[in-house]
Amino acid sequence: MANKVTLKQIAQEVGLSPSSVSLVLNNRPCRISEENRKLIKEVAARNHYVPNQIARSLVMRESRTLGLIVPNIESRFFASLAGSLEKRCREDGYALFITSSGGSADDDLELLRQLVTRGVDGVFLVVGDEFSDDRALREEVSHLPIPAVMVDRAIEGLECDKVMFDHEMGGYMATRYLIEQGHRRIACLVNARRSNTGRKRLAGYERALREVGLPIDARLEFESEYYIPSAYEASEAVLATDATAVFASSDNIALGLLKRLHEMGKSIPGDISVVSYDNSAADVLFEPALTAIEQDPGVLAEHAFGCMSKRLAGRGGRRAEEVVLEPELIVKDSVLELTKHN
Amino acid sequence: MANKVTLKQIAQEVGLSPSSVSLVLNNRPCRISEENRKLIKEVAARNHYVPNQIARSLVMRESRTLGLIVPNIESRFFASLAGSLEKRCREDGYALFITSSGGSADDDLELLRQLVTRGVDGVFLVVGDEFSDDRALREEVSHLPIPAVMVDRAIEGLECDKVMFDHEMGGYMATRYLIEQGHRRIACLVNARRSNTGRKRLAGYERALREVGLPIDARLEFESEYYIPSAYEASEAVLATDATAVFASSDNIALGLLKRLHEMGKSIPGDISVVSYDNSAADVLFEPALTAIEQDPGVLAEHAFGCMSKRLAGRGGRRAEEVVLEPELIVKDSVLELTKHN
DNA sequence: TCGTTGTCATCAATCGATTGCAATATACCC
DNA sequence: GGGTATATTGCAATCGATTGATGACAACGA
Repeated sequence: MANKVTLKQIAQEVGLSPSSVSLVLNNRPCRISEENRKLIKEVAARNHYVPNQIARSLVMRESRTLGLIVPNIESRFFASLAGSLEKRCREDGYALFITSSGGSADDDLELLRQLVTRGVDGVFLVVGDEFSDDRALREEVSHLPIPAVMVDRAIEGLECDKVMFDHEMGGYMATRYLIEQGHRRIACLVNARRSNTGRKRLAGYERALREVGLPIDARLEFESEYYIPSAYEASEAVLATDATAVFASSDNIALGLLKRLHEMGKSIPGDISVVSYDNSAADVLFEPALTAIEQDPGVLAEHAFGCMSKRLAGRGGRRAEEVVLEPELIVKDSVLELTKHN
Repeated sequence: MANKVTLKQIAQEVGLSPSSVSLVLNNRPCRISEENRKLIKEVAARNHYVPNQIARSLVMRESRTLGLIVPNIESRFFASLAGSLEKRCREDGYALFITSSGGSADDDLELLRQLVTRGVDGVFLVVGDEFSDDRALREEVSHLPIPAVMVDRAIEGLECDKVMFDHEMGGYMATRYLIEQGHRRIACLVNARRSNTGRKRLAGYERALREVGLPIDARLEFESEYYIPSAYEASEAVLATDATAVFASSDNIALGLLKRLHEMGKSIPGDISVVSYDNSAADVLFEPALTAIEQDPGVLAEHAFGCMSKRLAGRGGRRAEEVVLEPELIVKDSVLELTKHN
């Protein structure tokens, strides 16, 4: 292993002071003779000199590094968000410190502290969806010495920049579409118990029904965690109803549902119609392709970085900024159009 | 935004010197009265004091942070690897700085430099598979001032710790299994042009054929990138052959192939048998479930961390360590057993 | 009274950079 | 030769921690 080369060593070799070397290498306006400038640059290059960012950020009080906390990097959506965000950060010369928490508020808190003490200039937080005890986390976020942007979800009632898709609207759009296609008995499969986003999607579903005067039937609302097996379990009951369509409120939920449908020999959309959510993965795999509500992680990343960028430049307002994005309905082949009078 | 609290401030408030505070908070053996110890701890807690890791690692010459570079965090396999590795690192008190390069050697180099100058204590590299010009990267890696462990793939001919699955063996096992099931005309779909791992899997495929005296028929070897559309394109030609089975050398390649099969109304394994690779994603989705060569990212992570850990403790040998792991054949339902005499 | 021992706490250097201010050297002018 | 301007460069403090070397003070023994 090679040794780390320091400013001082370069200075020594050139025969000038560290200050001069620093000045030249950072292209600061200063009066160092052209001759020495060249010499310094040459020696620095020859020795593969790379400034120690640790030392540098100590005095500069900025690291040009940002942090991201996601609940689970193995989820497609978060991975994609992380990827987009990292690219965006790099474009502006920021490195992104990606961390994955496991979803509990305690882990989130621990990671947040780690990031802060490691000197990131700001953090993106994808936290606060699960209903765990988040008092400590909330406390920490509100006392943060650096800007924070909450992405995709939020800790309720916390004054902080937020960027997210409108989950209520997504639920509404999905259901509304099914209604327009002539469906009247529409089931839904949501994670309302443990997820804020799930609750919102459910609210959207109900709004769409109410809007056209359809009854809200508790027997058509089913609960599922955001995992395939959980949805698979729940799906049997869904299929025992007289629903002609199902709103599956996440990609994994749709996958669990579909697996069960396959097994029961049901066909889509012949036997039952399905609108999925956010199914980046399933896309290619299914016959027929799934009609779904889509949220582009790239868009989320772009806006999140925008907020952060403003704060970092000190251009953020005193009040928190809230960006709400509209998801999109992508129509494919998993919904059957029913004849009007049924 | 709250202010950062420093050691000095705590010291001031307590009325003792910064040294004393540091000593106490780090539980160093030292002679500070029990009374003052308590006082210090209390004041530190009340002020939410968290030591500045930046300053700390400057003097300690270690940051307890590790870095990871993957080609693409949006890929299931790498995301899973990153997730496992992060958990493992955290268990030992290390934070993991995950970065995603896009796959070019230039990006890899850039990220590597970033990580090093930000003071990570070691790096995990998932680089060097694509055939891009990697001279600069190779140079950098060999002069690194910190330990590096290459994971899942390697820059050829570089003296460096390596942990990876045996890709040749994987290709061999898949093909061998097909042969055992009575298949004689076995096609393969591999990324041999742009990937070292792909080449190895192809070599394994050929070895299995040779071993039982089957001809190696270039007309049965098809090329595909590691992307679904690419495999989808290539699949038509595969299906035009008289092959009774296909070895699809990556998850995405299998997905592209399956999509085309679906479209052509072919059934698995009735019309054609398939062995896939590493298909964590497809798992749940398909009827029938895919027989595949599996490599557990968690195992990779565990061994990679093991190597790193040794180096960090100075217990690594002078020579590089190479860990080669055996993948596993998971038999499911996508391969048809042919009658013996055909 | 002086020396010794023990207890409790602080000093000051250090890590590797950045930067305002001071210092030196050379040139130029009268 | 003395004085001023200008071109170059270096000093030393600073960021926030860590740590080996020291200091201050009280109690005790001879």
